[in-house]
Amino acid sequence: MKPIENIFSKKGAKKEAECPNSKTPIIVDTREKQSLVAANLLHKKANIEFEKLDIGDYLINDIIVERKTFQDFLSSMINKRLPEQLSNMKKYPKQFLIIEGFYYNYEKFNFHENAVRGMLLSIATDFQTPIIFTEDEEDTAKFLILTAKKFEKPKTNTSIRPSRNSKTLEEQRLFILEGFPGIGPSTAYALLKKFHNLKNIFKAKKKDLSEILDEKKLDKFKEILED
Amino acid sequence: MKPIENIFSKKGAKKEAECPNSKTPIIVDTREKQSLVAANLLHKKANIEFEKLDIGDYLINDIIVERKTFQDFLSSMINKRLPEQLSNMKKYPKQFLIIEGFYYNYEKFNFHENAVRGMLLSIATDFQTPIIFTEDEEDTAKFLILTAKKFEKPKTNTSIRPSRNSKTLEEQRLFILEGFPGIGPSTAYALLKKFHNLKNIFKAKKKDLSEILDEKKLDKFKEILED
DNA sequence: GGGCGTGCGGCCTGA
DNA sequence: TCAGGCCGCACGCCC
Ligand SMILES: [Mg+2]
Ligand SMILES: [Mg+2]
Repeated sequence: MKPIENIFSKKGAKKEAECPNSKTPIIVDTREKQSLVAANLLHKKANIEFEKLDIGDYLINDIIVERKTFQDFLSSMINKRLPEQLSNMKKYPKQFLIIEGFYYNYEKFNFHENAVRGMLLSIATDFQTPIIFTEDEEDTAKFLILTAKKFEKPKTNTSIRPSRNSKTLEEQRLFILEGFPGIGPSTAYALLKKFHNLKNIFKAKKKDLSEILDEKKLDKFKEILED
Repeated sequence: MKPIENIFSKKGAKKEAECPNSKTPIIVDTREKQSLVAANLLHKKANIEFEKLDIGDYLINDIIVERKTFQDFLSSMINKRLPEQLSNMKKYPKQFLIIEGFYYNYEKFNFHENAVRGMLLSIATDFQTPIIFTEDEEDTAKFLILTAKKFEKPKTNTSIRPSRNSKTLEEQRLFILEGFPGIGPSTAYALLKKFHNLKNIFKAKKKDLSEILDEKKLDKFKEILED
């Protein structure tokens, strides 16, 4: 007789949150250790490492992230530390700034609305540093985890943008093909590679098509094409 | 006797908004003519010009701006047009994206929260394109005017801009490495992290380099370096 | 853009 | 050795 735990083993394994970023750790600056963001990361079973970072608060692969609460952000406008920090972050190939808990009504904080807008614009245009606005520490943690997660699947082997008014002939052909059920970017591309143009595909014999389309897709394809 | 209107001239002149950007016009794409943003710009006496823009919605000096309502933003996630637009915007030296009326509760729109987060992160990290979040059309207009305004006073408070010759050694090294075909910011960074300086990289053996460069890049690298 | 369902093929098993 | 089932993965679809 199987032990009880085995009965639930599958479901259990499913339910238990897996580490979402086992290969790409989130390196957390030791000074952020106390923060609720770190607690959230741990709670979500994220793979994290603490390290003293001279620049930024989080390092994910080659992306450096500076996190600021909205209050921090406002005070760094006054003491002018932010430009230096942003400048330093440029030492990493990629970087972004997180502003946590943004309020639209700046004036509640006795800041002129245009002062805040000007700062945001300066970050955008002078430094070309992207800003991610998050609701709270949990939201911040989710963003960080997702950032790491994107490195887990190295091949986002994905699609050419399908659009009716795409420019090139090939894109337009791909767009047409992707209209058929079961045919996505990969299959469309494979079809075009083999048959070179749409006419050849549409007049092709089942046998030839079957090298690319499985039976189910093939039947549907022919049904739409011919019936 | 002075005409009546002159009685209010002073107060009138004060109230009457001066053109905030007389020297730097905001060039508005003709397709945005109908939008409430354009109306707001006119109402605020902004110096604007209508022109057909192939890329983006607003052009201020050398900064191209794409404006999307939150709804637009979501639909451009579906039809995958945004990545193309963003890479087109890179033809201008500076660019940013405006997202108008952002809602934190993505799921109200039946979008998975992580899909929206992923998109924002992709804009930030893959394209390094800053995003400005605005409340509504009026807020958008204020941001645009402020952007133009910064060009009116060329050398004042914008002096924090990081200048080319203030680049750190590391930045200069990265710049050199990125000159090689197939080597971008990430690879350059990885090389420097491993070898610490350029000389070490240039005299390194293929075997050691191959940890970072794949064969093709490595051959090209060595070809440029040695042949 | 991410999540999720689905079908395909590779693989492990057992007789 | 091969049939059958199981699992992982690639792909397409949805929002
Ligand atoms: Mg910080
Ligand atoms: Mg637009």
